[in-house]
Amino acid sequence: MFVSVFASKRRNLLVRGLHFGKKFTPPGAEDIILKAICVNISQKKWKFLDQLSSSLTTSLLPRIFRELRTSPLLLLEFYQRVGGVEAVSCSLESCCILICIMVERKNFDVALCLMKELMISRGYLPLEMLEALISSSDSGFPSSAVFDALVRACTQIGAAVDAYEVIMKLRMGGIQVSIHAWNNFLSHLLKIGDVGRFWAMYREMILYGYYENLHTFNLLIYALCKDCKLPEALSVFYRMIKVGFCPNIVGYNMLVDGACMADDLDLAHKVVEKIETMSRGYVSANVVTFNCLINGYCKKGNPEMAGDILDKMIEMGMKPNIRTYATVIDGYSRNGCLEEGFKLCSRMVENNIVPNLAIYNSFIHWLCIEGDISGASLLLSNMMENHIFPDQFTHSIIIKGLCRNGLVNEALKVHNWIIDKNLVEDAFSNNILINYLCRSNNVSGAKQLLCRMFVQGLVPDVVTYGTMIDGYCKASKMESAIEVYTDMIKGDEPNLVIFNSILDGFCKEGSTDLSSSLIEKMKRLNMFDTITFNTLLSSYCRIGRFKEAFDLFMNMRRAGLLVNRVTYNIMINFLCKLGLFEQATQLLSLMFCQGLTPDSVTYTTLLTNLRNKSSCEEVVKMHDFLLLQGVIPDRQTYEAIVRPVDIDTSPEFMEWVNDCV
DNA sequence: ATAGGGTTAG
Repeated sequence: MFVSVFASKRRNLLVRGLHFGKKFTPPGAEDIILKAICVNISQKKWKFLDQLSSSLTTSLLPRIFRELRTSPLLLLEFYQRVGGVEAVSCSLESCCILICIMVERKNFDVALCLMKELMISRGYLPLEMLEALISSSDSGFPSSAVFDALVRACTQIGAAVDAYEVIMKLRMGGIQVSIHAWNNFLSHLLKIGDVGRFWAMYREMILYGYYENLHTFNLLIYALCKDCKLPEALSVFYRMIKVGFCPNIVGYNMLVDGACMADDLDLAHKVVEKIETMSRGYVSANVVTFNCLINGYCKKGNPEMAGDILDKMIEMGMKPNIRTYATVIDGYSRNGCLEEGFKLCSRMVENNIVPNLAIYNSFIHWLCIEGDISGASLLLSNMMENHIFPDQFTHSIIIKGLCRNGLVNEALKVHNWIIDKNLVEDAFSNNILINYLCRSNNVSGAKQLLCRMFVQGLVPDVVTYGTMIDGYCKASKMESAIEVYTDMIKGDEPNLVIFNSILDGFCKEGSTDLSSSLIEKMKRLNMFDTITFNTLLSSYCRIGRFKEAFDLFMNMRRAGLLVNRVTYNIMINFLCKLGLFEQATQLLSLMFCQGLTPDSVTYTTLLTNLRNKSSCEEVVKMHDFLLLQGVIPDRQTYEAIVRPVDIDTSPEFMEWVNDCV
């Protein structure tokens, strides 16, 4: 009793002193206050501190932080308690001192959180942060790890450009960030799919005199795999061994994944089998290795094999994780075996693994694809009952599901609801809606969505712009398309898809000069593909420029990789329109020689044209032939040729007719 | 650090 009275008296005295000190601090007084505060913090007397929070001045705070640098956890608790105080939130300097201490004490996660908070919630620019960190470093906390952490914080909030600026600014000041920071930056570029910039930055890094470490090599392999450059990836793999690195499981896994992405499952298998021997027993396959392989088989349309690998894993005593199950489940569902997917999911639940958002999203997606909207919404409510809440993926899946089933208005309603709830984070849902609105000839509706994105502060991405541009091009509103394009290039680089859309627009409106100069520009930028030339080819065919069409076709064939099935479809259609059926059929054989197979468009083209000119017998012969080649006729095919019903009434034929309708 | 689910071109 006596003690507590005494203590409270002392406390009052001190509080009064602090309030006084705020207005008029005699020399040395701040030192006394500092000591007093620090003692109270060390004893975790938080209530006391709450009372004098208004006395925490901007000059006092850094001193408190430095005083307590040996007890980072205590310091952090103090910061969290006074974080809302104006003097704290307004003083970037004190926060930076705290960050430096956290890095020094190897509390990297805390330092990262603090940095991200300052940049996101309080709006500090990365370069401002850098300045503040440097000036707080002057007073005794210099550490390059702080700068590494800043680069990492930038990449984690998606500010790749800022990360680079930080690295460059430091370079100008004679400070080299570590190879780890570069690796982090490079890895982020790959994650956001900017392989081009990845290589440019890698070259720059080497130019500055850095040497690759194990992680850098892994990233190089990954980048090459992403570009389906498997032989090059393998050669980097050998190069890293040659310079003395022992590849770890991550490197092997990237090769396995890369081989799968390049559709070379045999190689993927071989790598998995050889990990042990290649590493002389130091490295063995892990769950990720098998997950990559399983994913490869699922994407190749062989979920049964994926299921077998899953069983084999269990046999080997390796525990499949939720990603293993999620991948196989999605594999079954995407290959038309939703039931198998559900079965496997219950098996997973029996093994005490609870379905997560990715699994729900996958099921909802494939149910939507099957047209089972009510099944999808049932699953969605089941998911939410289980306290798993929709994310951006779910939103996109549902909105696209509704659109593709003809319920664009429903999709718009859902989208508005999501906006009302403030749940929109990325451009995906908008992109889907814009695309569907454009497709249903409602470009003005699409434009409204784009404008609303700006109002909401949601940044449209290249796909948003690309979709909008394509919409305008298809609606023959080239001026609007160019307007959007001009807006876009203020922030984003145009990509090949966008150039192709614009080219198609120019071709369709007959602007020969504009399309030629665009083609020249695309060639200069080395940005063109089969679609580019198919667009041009079909335009030549449409306006009857025979010579140009044939020349282009010949040149494309000479270039080898530049022809595909669509190229042949365009040419076959062209020849048919000219009445040259003989040649059209020859082109069909040529198509086979190139390993290309006809599709329903080839079918429709040939049969509708043949029907008018040739005998019934010939038409039926062509029909049988194309079906034997594996062509699956679609509704359009059926509608195009069903009128002369007499072409075939065999049971098989009627069966597919019925299947189509 | 590597593995699963959503957007764009003819």
